[in-house]
Amino acid sequence: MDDENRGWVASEIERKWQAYWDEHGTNSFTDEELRTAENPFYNLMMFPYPSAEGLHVGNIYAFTGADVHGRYQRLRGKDVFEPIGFDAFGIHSENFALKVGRHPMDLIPSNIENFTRQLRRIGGMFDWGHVVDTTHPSYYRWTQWVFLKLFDAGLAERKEAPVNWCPSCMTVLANEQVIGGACERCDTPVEQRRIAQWFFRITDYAQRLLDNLDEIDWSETTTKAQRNWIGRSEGAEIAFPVVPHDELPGDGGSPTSVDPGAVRSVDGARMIRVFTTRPDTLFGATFMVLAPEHPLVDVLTSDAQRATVEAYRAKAAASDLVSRQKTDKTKTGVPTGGYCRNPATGEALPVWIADYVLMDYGTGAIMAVPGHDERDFEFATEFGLPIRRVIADGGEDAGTPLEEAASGDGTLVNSARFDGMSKDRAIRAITEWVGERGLGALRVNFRLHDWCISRQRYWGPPIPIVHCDGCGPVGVPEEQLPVVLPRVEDFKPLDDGISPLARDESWYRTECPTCGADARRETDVSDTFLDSGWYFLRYPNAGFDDRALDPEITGKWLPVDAYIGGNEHAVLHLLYARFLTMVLKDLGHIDFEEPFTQFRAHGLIIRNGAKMSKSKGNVIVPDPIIEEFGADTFRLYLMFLGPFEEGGDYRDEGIEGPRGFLSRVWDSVTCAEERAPDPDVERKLHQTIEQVTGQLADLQYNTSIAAMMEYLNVARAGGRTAARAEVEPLVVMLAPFAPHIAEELWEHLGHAGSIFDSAPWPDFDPEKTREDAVDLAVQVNGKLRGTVRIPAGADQATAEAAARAEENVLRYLNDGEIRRVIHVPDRLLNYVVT
RNA sequence: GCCGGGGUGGUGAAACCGGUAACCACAGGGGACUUAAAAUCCCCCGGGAGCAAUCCCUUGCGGGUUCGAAUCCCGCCCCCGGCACCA
Repeated sequence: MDDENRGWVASEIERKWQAYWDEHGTNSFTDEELRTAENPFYNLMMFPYPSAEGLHVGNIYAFTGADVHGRYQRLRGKDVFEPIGFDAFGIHSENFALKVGRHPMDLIPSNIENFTRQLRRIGGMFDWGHVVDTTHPSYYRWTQWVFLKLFDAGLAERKEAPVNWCPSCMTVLANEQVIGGACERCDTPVEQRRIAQWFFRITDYAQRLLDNLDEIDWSETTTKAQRNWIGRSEGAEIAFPVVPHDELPGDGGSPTSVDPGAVRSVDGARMIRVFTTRPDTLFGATFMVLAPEHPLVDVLTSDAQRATVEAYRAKAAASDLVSRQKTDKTKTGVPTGGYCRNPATGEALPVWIADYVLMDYGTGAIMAVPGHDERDFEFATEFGLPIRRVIADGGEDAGTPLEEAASGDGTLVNSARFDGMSKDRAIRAITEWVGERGLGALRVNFRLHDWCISRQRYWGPPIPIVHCDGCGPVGVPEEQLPVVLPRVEDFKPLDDGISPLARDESWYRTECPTCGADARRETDVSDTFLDSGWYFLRYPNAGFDDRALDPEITGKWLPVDAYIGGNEHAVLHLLYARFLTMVLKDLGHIDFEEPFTQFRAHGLIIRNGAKMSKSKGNVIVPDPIIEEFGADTFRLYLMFLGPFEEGGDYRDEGIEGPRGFLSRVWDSVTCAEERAPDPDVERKLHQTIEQVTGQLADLQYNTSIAAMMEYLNVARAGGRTAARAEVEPLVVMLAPFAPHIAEELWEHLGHAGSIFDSAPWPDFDPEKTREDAVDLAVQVNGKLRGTVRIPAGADQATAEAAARAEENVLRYLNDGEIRRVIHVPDRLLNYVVT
């Protein structure tokens, strides 16, 4: 708006330089250039989902922060490859298409077009020649290729798994779509179903995924989240022999104890296997609990209990996976009527089923030690089961009853010959002791589950498998890729959990690639996380139609040097990407196993102290802001809001600061005089270069900008006109944040070509950063009593002489006797007086 | 409950390795220019007392270590994010 008042017209400059970059290929590489680059630097940001609403300010914040880093590296002499793409498959797009009643194949291209327009407008250094669109057959052809590589290596397998099922919508729901046990759309209570799905065996890589975290330079918060998710725990697997029904007393009572030595592994005998982190408490196990779905439930259940057990199992199956795992509900469960033997005591323990034991963690069965586990304690209290102390922690002895579960450290009691042993020693000793009888071994367990990649949905890449009655599941031969997603007009997920693709008979009917018999295509599509799990590998190879990865180019550019993105992807996306990279390395397609050398999570932008949301109507719409202030000002303001890795609070008025700053830079540069720099200004300049150079490398953008503002205030102090040599380096330092105005000023200063090609990053001379006088704080008993200006590097005698010349200091010194003097050169002098 | 990250002026935030708390901005107040407004420029701006010099208080709360603590230690409170019946 007030362009005529600020000497520069943002929209004109921005249009001019964006056109220049396109014409001159400033930001893009040819495939030949990718091959020959000397200082490759792969600068990556998380590609967006191209929503109909357009770029969100959170996207712009992330991209700008990443772009500043890329431009900085470029000015430091790196050949920076900074690609962008679109993560356009997935439920998000599909649900939106359903909502507006249009087809995603029609919506996505226009969304991408709009995103492209906006991305160009914010002035990112994107390589528009290497764009990736996950929904384009030229991309998902290779996504399917990745699937086949895992399939061929035995890392993709089909197995049954429980899913959330809405009986009203007749569809599978993701956990996030279940609100309080009900479908988020129709409020119908959700139930569990078991259906056959494709899984990637990521658990095979659990230990490696964990170990490598020590080697990579990632935000601490992100690696912590991954460690937590992988969830390694050390413990033991212990087997409890099932007491056969014919050994049970006829009166329905419990069988008697036997000598522990007689409890041993016998071929063919059924065992209940449990995982426990506390094998030291084995003597305290007083009952067993199996998950309702546990396969041994059938054989354990007595005739008398069968009806009760079946009813409980049915109820458990009818509840959804989310509310099943709520911790705050009262424990429920029923006895099966079956028993097994505790290998430590020889006692017969009743076996219960309860939904607090989960089939998909450990072995789906636990030994219940109510004395030393909170959940087991609660369960035992609820059902009147025995609670036995086997750990004492000093104050108590073996006989002290337990008021609550004591899960801490201590010494063993009531544990026969292990009494008196410490918890940690007993873990090993007891496991070895039962191990001698074939009933136990130390074991590591992970919380991580295999990655289910099947989606009974439409908007994704078809899984490249053909089901043949004779040959089973067969991979589609590579030369037949891509398996093109057909245009299905009725893609609403209905029917009975079967993918919409199953409605297109002409598509799914095919012949078996192996035997030629009539066969049927897999009708599920794959998870969006598979698309995003390898896109960074594809960017530099986007120009090749005949191969997924060119070895030479991939070897040169990967792994990614710097990856910036949101921490909402700390676990799934970043873990899957690491897993796929490891697999592709093991299969010989690439020669590195960690995809991102450095990862930094950016913070979130809030507005006026509140989260932005559509319902609150406080969402920042970027286009009008860019319209009014220009991309440079907007970028600069976003980066000035707060520490990049923490985010910031966007306040509309705040943009005035960076706007005024850019105007003053413009004035100072366009009016600069050809003369020698002032020594004081030059000193400040060198200090500023030192600070900005160091801080930009660490993504400390807000303080870098503050330093540049401070410098300009010095260079313009008292209304003085700056010398050219005083402001030219400032233009270069500003270029990563405000690339368009920097280009224009660089040209104004008489340079040819883009500043990013021709400008050297300014050097600072440590000699010239040195102050010759400093303000020394003078304290008496730690309280500031004066400040004296003395030569830099002055010794204590000089400092004291100056300090004692201060009237106010003397006042306090005269009060008592000086006990001690602390002198920190160039900083302070502290008199300790009594 | 567990794991992260935080808590500093009216606001967003600075502060090297423990060394002058509040850089840089926003908002606010005052002034210059202007017929007027906008824009621009200059000055003030944590709280309290005082004409002033200057003094006292102040980094969520309570203790501690230290000549000296926003920073280190112990014990709490609160906010944000993630995980959560994980055996």
